[in-house]
Amino acid sequence: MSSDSDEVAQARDGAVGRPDGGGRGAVTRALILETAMASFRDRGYDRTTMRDIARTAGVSVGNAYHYFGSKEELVQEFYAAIQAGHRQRAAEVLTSRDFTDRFRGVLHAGVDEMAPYHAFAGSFIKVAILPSSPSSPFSAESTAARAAAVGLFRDVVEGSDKRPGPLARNLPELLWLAYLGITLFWVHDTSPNQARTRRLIDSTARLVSRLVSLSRLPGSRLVTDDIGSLLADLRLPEVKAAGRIGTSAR
Amino acid sequence: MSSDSDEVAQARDGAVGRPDGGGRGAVTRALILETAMASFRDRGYDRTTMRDIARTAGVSVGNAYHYFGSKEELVQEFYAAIQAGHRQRAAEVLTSRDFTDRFRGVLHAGVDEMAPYHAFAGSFIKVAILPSSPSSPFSAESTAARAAAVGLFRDVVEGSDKRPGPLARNLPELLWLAYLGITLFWVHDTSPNQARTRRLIDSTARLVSRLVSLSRLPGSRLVTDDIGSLLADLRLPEVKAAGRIGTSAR
DNA sequence: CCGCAGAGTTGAACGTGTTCAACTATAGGT
DNA sequence: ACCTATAGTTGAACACGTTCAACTCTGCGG
Repeated sequence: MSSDSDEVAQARDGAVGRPDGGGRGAVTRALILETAMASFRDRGYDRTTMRDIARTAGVSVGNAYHYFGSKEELVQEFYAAIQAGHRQRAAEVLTSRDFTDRFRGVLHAGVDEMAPYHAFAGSFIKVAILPSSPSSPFSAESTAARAAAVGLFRDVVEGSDKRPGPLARNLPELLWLAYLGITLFWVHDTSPNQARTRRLIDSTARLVSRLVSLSRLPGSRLVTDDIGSLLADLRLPEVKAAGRIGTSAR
Repeated sequence: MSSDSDEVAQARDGAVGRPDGGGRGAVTRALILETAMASFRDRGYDRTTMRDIARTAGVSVGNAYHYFGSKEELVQEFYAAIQAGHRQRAAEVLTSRDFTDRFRGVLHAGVDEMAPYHAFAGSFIKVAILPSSPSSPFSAESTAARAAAVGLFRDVVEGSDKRPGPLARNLPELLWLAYLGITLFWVHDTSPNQARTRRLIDSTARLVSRLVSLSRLPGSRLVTDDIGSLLADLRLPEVKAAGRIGTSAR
């Protein structure tokens, strides 16, 4: 219950240079987006064609491309909507002060939010996993969205009664990584109602809680230090000044 | 240095029902495959079109589709080749008996094997991440390949001098999961020569080694039990008899 | 030598995501 | 009222992955 809300504002508007206009264009844009969302929801990603969207929305294909650079860009709006929904649900669920409950609750809230789209998650995720895609959780474009997500887990930690000890600085990021892993599992989970993901969430929350407690014991110094440097490696390099060296590529 | 080699044999031949023939067809198939591999390597996935492959190989497009059901199927062969290469490199590297060295070595060997294709890994991975894809590490079709990969890490554990304690049963699978994570990171790693992935590997090996040692301490019982049940949730459900209940879906 | 079954092979055709030069509508200045 | 710059819009056209009915080739029994 703190920290963010401007991070979120920045998280919108990932696609630069594309028109949105305040006038007539905005309504067309919204119309196309809603049509696409609806079609994604009840026909799936692959079976929704750009021509379908355009025809249903009563515009031309070219017009859709005027507002959205690609079909994938339509999916990105989807992600943004889901993340916003997750934040909202999480806020409703973060009542207890027990760490396990809080973490568990936020994880379940995320899965709850995504549930309606599980059948098509498989098509969506390939958009998110592509390093070149702006909606990749690791891309530079989604820095703001990532910060918002990590902030969500910072709330989990800070609002709890658990003393995170030496992990304090890194814990929110670790929890976020766990959430990503669970999401990945959820996508592949074909069990009825994704029941296995629910079980996995419970196991994960229990385990993580215990590990955090253990990490405060004196013997854990070396391990927590290792985790710190591992996360340092993992963390996206802050955008340095200029002058990169090496073959770097692309 | 044990365990497998028949698992591997089964790992081939993922696509069922497709011709391979012993005679004329086999050479055409090989020709198409080699052409595709070469083109993937030096033009990338997206910029390699099926028409290109066919023209360069001197066959028709339809013919290529006679041997490979899709462009993605061509990529799957790629994965198989890389995994085989990984196993070979790993065998050369598994000389020490020190656990950290062994684990570290196998991880580096994997990245070494993939290195030439890093520029196009981004295009490839979307094929692997798709749950519907047979080359997904979690798919039923790749059970054999998965078993072989986990077997590789079983060799890491069993050939080492580390006593894995209560984690023994689960450790190989955990190491494999770590390897998957590192691969995912590698795909997104834009640092020169993927240096950051190399650092991450070293950090990971050190941390995992320490955690395994810690897990043998008496106070870790609860944690290792949790890990066991978490992995039980994680593990793909063995194909049960019949009669599934529920809305199941797809 | 013929016939023929099956493997091997062809290329036109389909539906897709995407592009773009051209068109129309709108608003603000004169 | 006219002009004009800009926003909004169009649909034909392109390159791609994929399909398929039709074709050719090969080996073999009669």
